[in-house]
Amino acid sequence: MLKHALLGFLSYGPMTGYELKQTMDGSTSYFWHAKQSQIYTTLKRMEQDGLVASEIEPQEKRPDRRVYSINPAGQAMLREWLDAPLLELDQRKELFLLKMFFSASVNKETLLTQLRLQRDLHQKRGEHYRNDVANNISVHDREGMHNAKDLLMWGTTLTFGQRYEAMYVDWLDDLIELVETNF
Amino acid sequence: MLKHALLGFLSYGPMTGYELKQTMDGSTSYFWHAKQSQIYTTLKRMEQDGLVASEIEPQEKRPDRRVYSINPAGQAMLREWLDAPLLELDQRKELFLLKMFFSASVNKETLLTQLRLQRDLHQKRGEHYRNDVANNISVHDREGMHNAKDLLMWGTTLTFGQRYEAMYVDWLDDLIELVETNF
DNA sequence: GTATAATATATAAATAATTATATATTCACG
DNA sequence: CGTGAATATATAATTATTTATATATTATAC
Repeated sequence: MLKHALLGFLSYGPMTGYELKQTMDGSTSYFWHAKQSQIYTTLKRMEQDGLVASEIEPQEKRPDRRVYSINPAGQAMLREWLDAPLLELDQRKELFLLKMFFSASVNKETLLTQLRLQRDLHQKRGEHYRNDVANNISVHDREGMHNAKDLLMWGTTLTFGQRYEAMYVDWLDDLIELVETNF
Repeated sequence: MLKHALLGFLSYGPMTGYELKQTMDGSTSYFWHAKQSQIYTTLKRMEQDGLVASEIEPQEKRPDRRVYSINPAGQAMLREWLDAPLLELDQRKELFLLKMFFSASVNKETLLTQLRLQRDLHQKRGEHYRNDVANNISVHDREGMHNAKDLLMWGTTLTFGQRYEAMYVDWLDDLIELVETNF
C-alpha cells in the first residue's frame, strides 16, 4: 500500500506531498506509483492516524508548503512492514496479457500493430532504465548522502526493471513471429 | 478492467458468476484476477448497463444458478476493446520490489529469509505453469472445442508467465548472492 | 460420524485509487 | 508578449477492489 511507500520516503527526511510525488515518479514509479490526489489524501489520513506530522512552511510568492515528517509510530510501522516476510506472491494485473488472451478473433494486421507498438514501448522503457534511472542512482552515489546498502537495493530494483523489459521485448518478438506465420 | 475480462469469458458461452470465478482462477489469474464479490457486483452492473443478460436456472438441491450471457452491446464493447491498441504501458505494482527498495536498513538474516522465501514461491509458481496450466490448455486442445488461434494466444500468455518466473528466480538468486557478500 | 471442501449466490462496509477540478505564481521559450 | 511547463496544495465525485459475512446442501476424506 501507498502508506508504506510514503513512510519509506519520509524515513530519508521531511518532504511535501509535491516532493513525494516527484520522488516517486523518479524512483519507484515502475513498480509503485500513485496519483497526486491519492498522495495528498493518504498523507492527511496518516497524520490523523499519528504516523506522520506536518507543519506549514510559509512562502511568499507560492502557496505555503506543508512539510511532512515521519514520527515514532510511523517509524515503527515502517520497520514492522520491512521486517515481515511476504508470505504470498502479489497477484499481478497486466492488461496487455489479458487482451492477448482474448485476441484470437482479432484481425492479423490489427494484432501485429498492437504487438509492434507494445514492443516499442517496452524497448523505450528499457532504454530509459539504462540511461535516466541508472544516472539518477549514480548521482545519489556521488552525493555520498546515502549508504552503500541503499545504493545496492536501489540498483537491484533497477536491474529487475531492465531484465523485465528485456524479457518482455523478447517475448513480444517471438509472439510477433508466431502471429506472422500462424495467423 | 474486470468488465473486459468477463465479456471475454462470456464470449465463449454463458456462465454463472461462480463459474467465471473458477475459470479466471484457472486461466488468467496470474495476470488478471478478481474476488468473488467483485465478480458478482460487476455482473449485476453490466446487466444494468445492457452488456449482458441473465436468467435463473432453478436447481432443486442447491441455490438457483444465475446464468449470464453476453448480448450484442457487450459483444460490441469487447470487440472495440480488443481492436484498440494500448498506447501506454501499464503502471505495474510489485509490492516485493517496493519493500526491497526500502530494505537497506533491514537485518541481513531477516532480508535473506525474505529473499529465499520469495525465491521458493516464484520457483513453485513457475513449476505450476509448466505443469497444471500447460496441462489445462492441452485438455482444451484435445477437446477440439477451441480453435488454433485461441490455443496459440493462451499458450503465449503461459509462456510469458514461465519466462517471468524464470527471470524472477534468476534475479533473486543474484540478489541473494549480493546480499550474502555485501551486507 | 464428523469435519471440511466444494457448490452456489449475494450484500454491506470499508479501503484504495482514479478522474476531474480549482487556485495562483514563476520561469523559460519563442 | 503570450503560452505552457513547473511549482504548490487541495477537494469532490466516482470507480475499483477487498474484507467480512450470511445462507444452505452435498460429496469427500479421515
